[in-house]
Amino acid sequence: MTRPLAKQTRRADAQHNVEKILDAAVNCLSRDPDASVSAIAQAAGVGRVTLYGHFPSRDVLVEAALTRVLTEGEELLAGLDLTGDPRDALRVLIRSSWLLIAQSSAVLEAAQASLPPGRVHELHAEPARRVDQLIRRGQDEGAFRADLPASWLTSVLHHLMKGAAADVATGQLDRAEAPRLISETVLAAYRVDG
Amino acid sequence: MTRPLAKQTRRADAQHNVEKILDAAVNCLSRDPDASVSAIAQAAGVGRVTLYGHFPSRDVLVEAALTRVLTEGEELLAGLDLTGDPRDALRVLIRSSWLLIAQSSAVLEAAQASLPPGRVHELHAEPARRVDQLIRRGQDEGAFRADLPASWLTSVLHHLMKGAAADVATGQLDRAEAPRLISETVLAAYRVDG
DNA sequence: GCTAAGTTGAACGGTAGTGTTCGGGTTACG
DNA sequence: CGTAACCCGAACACTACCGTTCAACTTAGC
Repeated sequence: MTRPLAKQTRRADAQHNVEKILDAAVNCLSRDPDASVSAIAQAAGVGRVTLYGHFPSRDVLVEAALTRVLTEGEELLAGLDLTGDPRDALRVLIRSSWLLIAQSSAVLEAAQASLPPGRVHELHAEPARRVDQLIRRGQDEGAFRADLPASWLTSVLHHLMKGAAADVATGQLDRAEAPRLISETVLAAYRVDG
Repeated sequence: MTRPLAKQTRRADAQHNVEKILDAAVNCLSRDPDASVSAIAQAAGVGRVTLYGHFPSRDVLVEAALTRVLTEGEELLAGLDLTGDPRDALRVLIRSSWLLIAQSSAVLEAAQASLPPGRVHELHAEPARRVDQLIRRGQDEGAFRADLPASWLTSVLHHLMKGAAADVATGQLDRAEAPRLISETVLAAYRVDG
């Protein structure tokens, strides 16, 4: 630790730099989970030493970036109405969250690599519960199949969104079409009756 | 390049060491795509210098490991009868290939990180075509839905297998149950009629 | 406008990986 | 059995990253 960092009131420009650094960290880690501190600092338009003045280590920075992207997602998803037909709710959830999930999953991967095991799952627990509850409700109401465990259905949704994001990144898939394909596929996979 | 390496006839023990190194490379890279040359050499029970005697660089070694795992898979999958009902064929294909895919996908990721872009896709083209052809045949025969592009359906299968493997690795999913869950899910997702 | 808070580049030490060289030791194979 | 092929540990140079220190500079905020 090079600087105090424990002060309650910080100068305005310092606070602003912290924001710039976090933005840059999310951007860089989304593209490359192994992005170096130098690269992040440069992307933030800030010296490397300045960065270390605000974040004592790379691990702390990565965790901060992860919590930021998670809280951002939480804010965006908190306003959604998921109380109607589970199928419609799932469509809504996918349409307005798939890109977010895709982006955060890259940061999540970065965190997975450098944070103590379990820490990531701990931070990620609450956002994951929203999806899980929707799926369980759908199963209870007979809208989704119940012959497969809910945890698996959750996992399916997660992996399909990540996969679609990867396909978009490699140019195999058109970004605009992704939400429709994901919804169509997931809803078909969740449908009752074999 | 430290040694000739261009000789047609190699001593038996040298050839044997190459095999040991490739085995170790596949094992190590499956667990950690960033596995170091030292770790691979140690796992192979061989000196690091010996390894460099057979593979001039890490990249070459990774590519060799990838082609090995791909040809192994090719041998295993070549004997399968995929001519019947596309649904049954898909079940057979999943059951006997998902673990293989899961393992090779980690090596593939390692290759993706250190080989020139496009090279991986080039090597991976032939195995991917088998799946793609089965899916297209299923669409033509009306067994699989045709309202989504075949490339996407292929991608879905791929990502679900990778995801299931990841879940098994993290302990969220029982290895024995994976093939059934994948088959049930994919077949439901591929089913005709909305 | 003064001052403390903040920023900055240069530089250092430490770690880890890659690829290479060297010298001496083994061993396959004719 | 002899020799060439091969193996090996130690050590080297090189690169990249992390985290830190320092001394000088800029600037926010009273």
